[in-house]
Amino acid sequence: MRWSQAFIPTLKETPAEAEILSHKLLLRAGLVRKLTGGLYILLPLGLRVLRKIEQIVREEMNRAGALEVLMPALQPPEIWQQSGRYQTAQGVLFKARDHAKKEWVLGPTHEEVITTLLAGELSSYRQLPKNFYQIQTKFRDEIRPRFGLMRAKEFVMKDAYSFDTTDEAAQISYQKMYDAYARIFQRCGLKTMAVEADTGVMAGKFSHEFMVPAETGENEVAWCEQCHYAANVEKASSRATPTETASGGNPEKFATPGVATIDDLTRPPFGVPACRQIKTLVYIVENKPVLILMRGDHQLNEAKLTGTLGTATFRPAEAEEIVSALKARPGSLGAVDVKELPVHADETLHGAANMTTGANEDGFHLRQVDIGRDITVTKWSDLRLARAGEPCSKCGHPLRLQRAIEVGHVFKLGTKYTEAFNACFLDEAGQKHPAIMGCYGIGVTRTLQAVIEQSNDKDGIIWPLNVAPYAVCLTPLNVAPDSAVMKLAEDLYAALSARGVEVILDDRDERPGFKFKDSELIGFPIRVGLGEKSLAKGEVELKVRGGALTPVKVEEALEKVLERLKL
RNA sequence: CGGGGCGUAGCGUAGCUUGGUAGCGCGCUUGGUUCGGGACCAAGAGGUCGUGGGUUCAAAUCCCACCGCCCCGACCA
Repeated sequence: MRWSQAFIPTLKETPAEAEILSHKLLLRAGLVRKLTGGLYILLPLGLRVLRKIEQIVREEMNRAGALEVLMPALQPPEIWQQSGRYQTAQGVLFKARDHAKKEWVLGPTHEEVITTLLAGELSSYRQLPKNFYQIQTKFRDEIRPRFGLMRAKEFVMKDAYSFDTTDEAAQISYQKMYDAYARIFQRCGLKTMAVEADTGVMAGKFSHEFMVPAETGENEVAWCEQCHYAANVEKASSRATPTETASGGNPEKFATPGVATIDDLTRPPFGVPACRQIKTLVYIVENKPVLILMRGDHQLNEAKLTGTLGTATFRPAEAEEIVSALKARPGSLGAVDVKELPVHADETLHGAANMTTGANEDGFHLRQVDIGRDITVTKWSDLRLARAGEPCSKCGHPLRLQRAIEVGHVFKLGTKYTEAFNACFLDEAGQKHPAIMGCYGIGVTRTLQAVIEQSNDKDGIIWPLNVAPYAVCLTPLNVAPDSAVMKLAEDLYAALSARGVEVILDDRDERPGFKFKDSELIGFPIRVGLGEKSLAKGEVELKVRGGALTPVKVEEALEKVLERLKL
C-alpha cells in the first residue's frame, strides 16, 4: 500500500472523548472513529488488525476441531422465551420491529440459535462431539458503553458451542478450547492469565476467564505468585484472619447512641475492633427480606451471594424495609433471636464468640454474642470478598490483586439449553439424553484494544508482528520519483511485496520528523528509513519499533528485513 | 437510573462570573522559504456558539426544558 493512497487520519492531539490510553491511541493512530456512544467505525488500518486477529482465532478454532458457521444476528424472540432468557437478559437485549410490528431481538449471544439447530439435527451419539463457532457482530444494550471498543453496544465476537455425550467428553471439549485460547492470545502477542471465573446463578459449573492485566480493566483478579492460583475476585477465596472463638459470657445489651457504622463502634468509648463485630446486612431476595452476616472487617461479595441464593434477583433493602423487618434502623441491626427470617452467614463467622452486634433496638448493641448459641443461621457459605495480602486459600502465600481486561471466557454450561430445546441424542442403549454443552467466547474487537493497552510506549502503539496492520513501513525521505532514495524504496517495496510481506510505502511528500512520528504512532513493527545521508554510505536504516536502529547495507536490506520477520 | 463534568470551525480550546460585532493553537487552501525527528513566513477558507423556548434594546454569556458526549456508581446474560 502506498501511504498517499491510503486513508490513515492520524491526530497530533487527543480527542476529548478518550480517557484511557488504548482508546486515545485507537483514535490518534487513525484506526477507528466514533459514530456515536458505543458505536465505532473501523477504518482501513483498524480493520486490517481486526482481520488478523480473526484469522488467528479461525486457525486455532479449526485446529481444535471446531466448525465454522454463521448464524443470524437477528433472532426471533420466541427462542429467548423458550430458554427463559427473554426475561433474565432483558437488560441487554436490543429489540427491533418489522413492518408487521412483529418483534425481533438482536443477538447478544447465540446459545438459543445453535441449540435450536442441534435440536433439529441431533439424533445419535454417533454425531457427537461437535463444536460450532462463528465470528460475528453481537449487540448488547450496555447500560454504559465505555472506553472505545472495550465495552460497546455492537462488537465482534467469536463464540463457540460444544456438544458432548458425557461429562468427561465435555471436559475434553472444554480443555481443547482452553488450550486454543491460550494459543490465540499468545499469537496475538498478548500476555494473558487464565483465571477461575464466577458462574453466577449456574453455580457449581466450570469456568475460566482469560484476562489481560491492565489497570484500566473492568475486572479484578486475585492471584498467588507461589502456587499460581488465580481467580476473578467475584470468585476468589482466601483465608481470613482467625475469628475469636472463646465465649465471654451471655449477651449483654449496652447503649450506643449515635453509632451508625462498624467504624463508629471501633472508636472510643466502645473500642470494639471490626473483626469482633458481626455486620448484619438486609437484602430483599425475590421480594423477601434475608439477613446476611459478615464479620465487621469483611465485605460481602454479591457474586458469591448469587451462587448461594441460586438467584440474581436481589438488592440491598431500603431503610423502611429494614425497619419493618427488624424493628430497628441500620446501625443497630443484628440477628440474635431472629427466627422468622432466613439468615445467611459467611463461614468466617463459624464458631465466632464474644462478638458485638446490633440489638435490633435503635441506639443499642449486644456484646458477648456467640454465634452458634445466639443466632440461628440458615446457611453457611463463603460470601466474603477476598482482599490483597490475605493468605491464598491453597498455599497460604499472600494473594495479590490485579485489575484486568476480560478478553475470553470458557464455560461449561451443562444441559440448561439442550434440555430447554430438546437437543437430545440416543445413546448406544437407545436411551435419550440432552447433549452436554459448553460455550466459549472471545471479544475480538476488545482483544484488538487490549493489545494496544498492553503494547505501547510514549510514541504510540507497538504492534506485535502477528497483528500489525502492516509489517513493514518504508520511509523514503525524498519522494521525488527520479531520486535514488525513492527508486530504492520502490525496489524494496516491490521485492518485499513479491515475498508476501505486508508493506506500506510512505510516499507522502512530508518532512522526515513528521513521517517518523506517524509511523511510530501507528506502531509498524519494522521501519526502513531511506535517506540521502545513509544512502551515501551505501546503507539504509532498519528500525524495530520499540527497539534499536541499525544501519544495514543496501544490498542486504531485503534479507535483513525478511530475517526480522521470521522472528 | 443516581452522582459529577462537558457541549464554541475537522481536532484541541479561550470567551460565560460582570450580556454589547466570536478569539487562539493544530489541521486545511494558495504562494514562498525550508527539508534526518510532528518547520517557518505571508495571504486565505472555514462558526446554526448542541436544540427549543424565555428574559432583554441586545444572549455563546442569564433563566427553563430537552438532546448528546465523557467520567464514577448501579448493571454485566
